[in-house]
Amino acid sequence: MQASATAQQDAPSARQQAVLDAVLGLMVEDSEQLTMDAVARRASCSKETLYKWFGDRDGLLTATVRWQASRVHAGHDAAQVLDGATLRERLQDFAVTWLEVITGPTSVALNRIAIAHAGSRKSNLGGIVLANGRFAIGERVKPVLEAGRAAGLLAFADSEAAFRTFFGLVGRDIQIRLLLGETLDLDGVGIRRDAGRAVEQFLALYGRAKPDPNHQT
Amino acid sequence: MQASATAQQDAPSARQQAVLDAVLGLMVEDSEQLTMDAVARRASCSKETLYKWFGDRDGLLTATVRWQASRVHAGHDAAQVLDGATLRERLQDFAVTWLEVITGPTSVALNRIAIAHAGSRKSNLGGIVLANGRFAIGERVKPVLEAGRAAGLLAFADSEAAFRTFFGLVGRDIQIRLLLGETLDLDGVGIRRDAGRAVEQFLALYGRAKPDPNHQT
DNA sequence: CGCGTACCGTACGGTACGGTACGCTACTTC
DNA sequence: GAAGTAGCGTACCGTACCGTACGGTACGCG
Repeated sequence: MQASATAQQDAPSARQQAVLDAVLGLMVEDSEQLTMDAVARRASCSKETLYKWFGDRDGLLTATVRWQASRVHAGHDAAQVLDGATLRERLQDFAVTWLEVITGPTSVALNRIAIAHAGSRKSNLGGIVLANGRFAIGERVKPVLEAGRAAGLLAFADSEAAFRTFFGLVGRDIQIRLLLGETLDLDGVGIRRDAGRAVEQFLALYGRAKPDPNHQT
Repeated sequence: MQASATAQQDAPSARQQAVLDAVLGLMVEDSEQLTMDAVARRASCSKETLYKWFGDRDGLLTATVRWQASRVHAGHDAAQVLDGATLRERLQDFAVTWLEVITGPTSVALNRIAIAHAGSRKSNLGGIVLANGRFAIGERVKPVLEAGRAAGLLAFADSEAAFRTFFGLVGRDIQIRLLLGETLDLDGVGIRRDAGRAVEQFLALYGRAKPDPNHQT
């Protein structure tokens, strides 16, 4: 038996992706009835195929988390030259993207599953979500911060600490409230407003020069 | 049948509190095996008693969350007169307390349970945790902020928005990382340092007068 | 002493779900 | 067209766990 592509790191086939999308759909609709039978029914495949492809239930969940993570990475290419307006714009982009991700129903459902499984030792779903969420965006934001520092626009000693402050200013209590079941309705306008406020606050804390005096709070 | 005190709002008896503490212990140790049998064994009581007292499994979990919540409220009395040093100290106290709570293993375990159940309609564990965590501390911090504004020390339009910024500066990514299974070791020193940094950043954003120029970052 | 009450320990029923086995169909390959 | 294979649908097994029932014990009370 050539134990199934997706159990390892390989990319899932189109059919397998359809199965994983079915899992995501069930997660969002009602994570309670996320059973192997339900997945097989939703994906119109047999349970035997599920087990052949993904090993066991944890393998299926892990593959689903990886699959969703692989779709989030819409990469921005770093601009080398960085003036104040560009820096603000880049930070705003990151903040908007991050808020859109964490407020999305898929992210909420996925984080709930990962958190629920984080108590047990096996099946490191929490680690995968962290690596592809919090840490992935950190690794993308920190170079921007450091470029801002190199351009004399920002002042900080530890880029990790600076990013964590940015993270807190952007997310605040939103994610925990959503995870605990509150239904915040944040539309695109609200997200952009929140992101803008966070960026202004971050620049107020870490900004060195005032690159663009005509900004709105 | 006089359906059991704890199913309603009444305070649990001493014996019932022991049962709820057993539940908390099991949650912290291994939330996977949080079964009615395990609770009965741990608490040295019969399952029949559990069902008589708490109705069903959700009732037991709800009573446990309420029980834990009832222990967190160590009330600070508000000081009426507020100078800069006192304001900073009060905020520091809140930040330290909050960080101690969310980094504690009981809080992590409880939040995991509540988040896992937040997907389903019945048994509003998430709402209870939110009400006694995030919103309870908000209701205690906002009067302090408003007193600070009344004393001319702070400037903000919306105390809720100001508190949410404070919340974000204090918590940053700590709670989500803990919930997702990362083991951050924050001792008392680290917590106080984090809290101090958050307070200074908050005052830098919202402070009006500079009450004490000799502070360390 | 007899009775009711409260509770412990344990055994049992029902069920849901993870995982496996098997029959069948359709498609590829020689 | 025969053989092999991938995969669907379904039936099945074992087990874990929720919820209940039952026997046994201690204690208060008339």
